Parts: sequence; structure tokens; C-alpha cells
Amino acid sequence: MVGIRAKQKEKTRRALINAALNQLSPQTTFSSLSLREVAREANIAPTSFYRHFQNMDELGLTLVDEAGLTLRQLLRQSRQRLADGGSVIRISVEIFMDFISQNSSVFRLLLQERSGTSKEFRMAIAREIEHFKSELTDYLHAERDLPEWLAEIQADAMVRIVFSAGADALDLTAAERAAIAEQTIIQLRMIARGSDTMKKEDK
Amino acid sequence: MVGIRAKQKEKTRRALINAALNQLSPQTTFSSLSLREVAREANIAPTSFYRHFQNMDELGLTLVDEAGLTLRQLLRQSRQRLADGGSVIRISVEIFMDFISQNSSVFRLLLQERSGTSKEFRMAIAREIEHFKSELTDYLHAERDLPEWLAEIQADAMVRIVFSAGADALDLTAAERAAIAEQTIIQLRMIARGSDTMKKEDK
DNA sequence: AAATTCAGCGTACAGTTGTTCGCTAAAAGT
DNA sequence: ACTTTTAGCGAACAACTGTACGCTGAATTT
Repeated sequence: MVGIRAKQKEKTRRALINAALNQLSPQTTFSSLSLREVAREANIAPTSFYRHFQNMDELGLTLVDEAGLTLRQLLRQSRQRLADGGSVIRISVEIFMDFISQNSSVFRLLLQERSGTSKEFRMAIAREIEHFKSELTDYLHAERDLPEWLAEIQADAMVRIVFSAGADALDLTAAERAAIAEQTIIQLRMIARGSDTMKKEDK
Repeated sequence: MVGIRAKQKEKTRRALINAALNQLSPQTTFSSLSLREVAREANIAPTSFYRHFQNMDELGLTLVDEAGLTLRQLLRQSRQRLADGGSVIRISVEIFMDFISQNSSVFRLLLQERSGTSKEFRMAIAREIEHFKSELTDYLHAERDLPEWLAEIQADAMVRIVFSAGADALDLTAAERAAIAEQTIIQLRMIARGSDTMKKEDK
């Protein structure tokens, strides 16, 4: 039996998390967010914050974890749609763009704190991106029959392009986002082509 | 004749600029920098700050301009070394990596404020990167004989890769930086190859 | 039924922030 | 020689920050 007490605690914990997420915007970084602001938005006394997190940093790391979780969902979603057939690259890019427009706050957090002040943050985010990259590497190695070193380099390039394009797409309208998506697709194909010729030469 | 007064003013203005730059580090964002901290570091009363800049934002934009200037120097430097012959890609990447290790503070500023809270900052930085990109586009169009649309997309991809790799390289040792440089070179060649096959198909 | 735990609160404090205002002394202009 | 300009200063302000402390009342345990 989950006590009514524990349930309530979890509830205001979520309130804090959501309060933080809601405040994130093009005009507000997570690191520019104060404990008091977050507590206010969550309808809680500033001092009560400490019942749930030691620090703002701890809250932030929780958010990064959430972001990672969402990214994994993204991957699962891709794999499923891929099974139905279609261009791998197009589907992946479209799903990614959908993700950032639906989870813009979380994605913004990742982008901002990737070059932020906390080493712990940066490392946590690097880990999430690394995970992303290694899944892609495996795919290229297994499905596309690339030697591992090439697969890794190609995956790295692709992830860099996609995240960078995502960053630019973040604050744009749906139409502009679609345009960036198209360009990104071409760029990824460019990379795939180049990688392919390299593979042939290597043999 | 430049009055001794104007000269002194310029001097403390530089002191402010340098104070800001010196404070930037992996642990300190520009936007986390307070007017008073900067004034303190520059050995100036907080209130005197306003004799030189209206805002911290105005100081920041000045720094971005400086960064842009340094980037242009970089481009000129590349062109010169290119005239001496050698791999375009290798030379460009190596010069870029040199740049970020010698101007790490400025580059960090660009990276951080690119996804920061001030629209004006973001736009100023986007402009600098755009400039970079368009130079590369022209080169690819003229020298490599690519159709303009392809040149632009390829340039965009390359700039994304290079800046992203630069961001990762920022806090690494010289050896690690060299490793990233090598990988980046391969990735850029990959893109160039892919772009080439696309050009041939297009004809 | 009594004792314990604990999420949430209000008060309080010291520290930092951006900015206003009026002053000074030296340089520049006349 | 005079007046004007102006870079730099110190004091003062209200606003905000993070956090320590002790209390309360309800949920939980005994």
C-alpha cells in the first residue's frame, strides 16, 4: 500500500519539476532560474523545496534524466515506424523534428546546459547523446554493413548535424522547421553516400 | 590629436572587456556574470561601468563583435595558407582548432549565448556563423564548380560539423583535440564525396 | 490510544544585485 | 585665465537571492 503521504509527496515533486519546465523558454535558461521562482510557480514555500531536492542542480539533473527517457522513447518510436518500411533518414529526421517541437523545453535545456557551467550537467547530457550515437552506430554496422570505425564516424557526423539543425529549428514555425528538415535529409544522404564510397575504397 | 582623456577612456574600456573575457571559463557563463564582478575585476567602481556601456548586454555584444573579427582573421589566414598548397579541408580544420584553443573564452561565449536568453545575442552570433558559411559556399561554388544550391547545403553541413566538433574540443587536451580534428577531417571528406556524387547525378 | 515521523510553513538573516544621485578633480575648450 | 565637460567615485536604495531554524498538524507506526 502506497501511503497517502507518499503519494502527496510525489505530487508536489512533480509540481516542482513541471514548474521548472514551464519556466524554460527562449528568454529563460535553467541556470537563470532561481529556487524561489520555481517554488513560487509550484505553489510551495521556498523552504519546502529542500524536502525534495538538495539543490537546484539536483532538480536540473532530474530534468536531464527525463530528457534522456524521452529520447529513448523517440528511438523506440523510430524503430517501430522503420519496420513499416520507408526511408530511414527521412523518418528519423521527421520524428526528431516532431520531438523537439513537442518537447521544446526539455530540448532547450539539453542545448543550453550542454555548454553550461556545471560539469555534472555537461557530462550527463554528453552521456545521453552518446547513447543516441551508439545506437546509430550499431544500426549502420549491422544493417548497412559498414566497418565499425566507419560506422562510428558516420554516426557521429549524423548526430552532430541533426542536433545542430534541431537547435536552429527550435524557435521556428512549422513551415520553417519543415524546410530545415528537408535540408537536413539531403545532408544526411550526402554523408551516407560519401561513407559508402569510402567503404568501397577501403575494401 | 587624441586627447589624453580619450586615451584613458579607451584604456579602461579595454579593461572592462578583458575583465569580462578573463572571467569566462567552463564554470562561468557570460550571462552569469554580474556587472559588479566585471567592474571589480577591472578595478573600477560599479557605477563607473555606465560611462562605457549602458548594459551588460551591450558589453556582451561588443565581445561577440570581437569574436567575429577574430573569425575573419581566421578566414584570411586560411586563404593565405591555402595559396601555399595542401589539403583544403585539413588546413581549415587545423586552423579552426588552433583558433578555439587560443581564443577559448571568446569561442565559449559564442557557444553559450548561441542558445542563451537574449534574442539580440543569438541573432548577432547567427550572423557571424552565417558569414562564415557564405564564404565557404562561395568557395565551393567557384572553386569546386558546384551548383549553388548544393554548395550551400554542403557548406551548411560542414559548418555545423566543425562548430559542433569545436564545442567538444574546447575543454580537451591538445592530444585529444588532435584526435577530434582527425575525425572531423574524415567527416568533411565524407561530405565532400557525397556532395560530388550528387552533383554528377544532377547533371 | 499514544508516540513518532515528516511535508510544508513563516520568520529571519546576511549577502548580492542593478541603478540613482550628487560630488570631485582633471582635461578640454574658450 | 575662465568655463565647461566628463571619467570615476561613494553612499544609499529597494529588490532579490539561498538557506537556517523551529513550529504545526496530519499521516503513520507502535
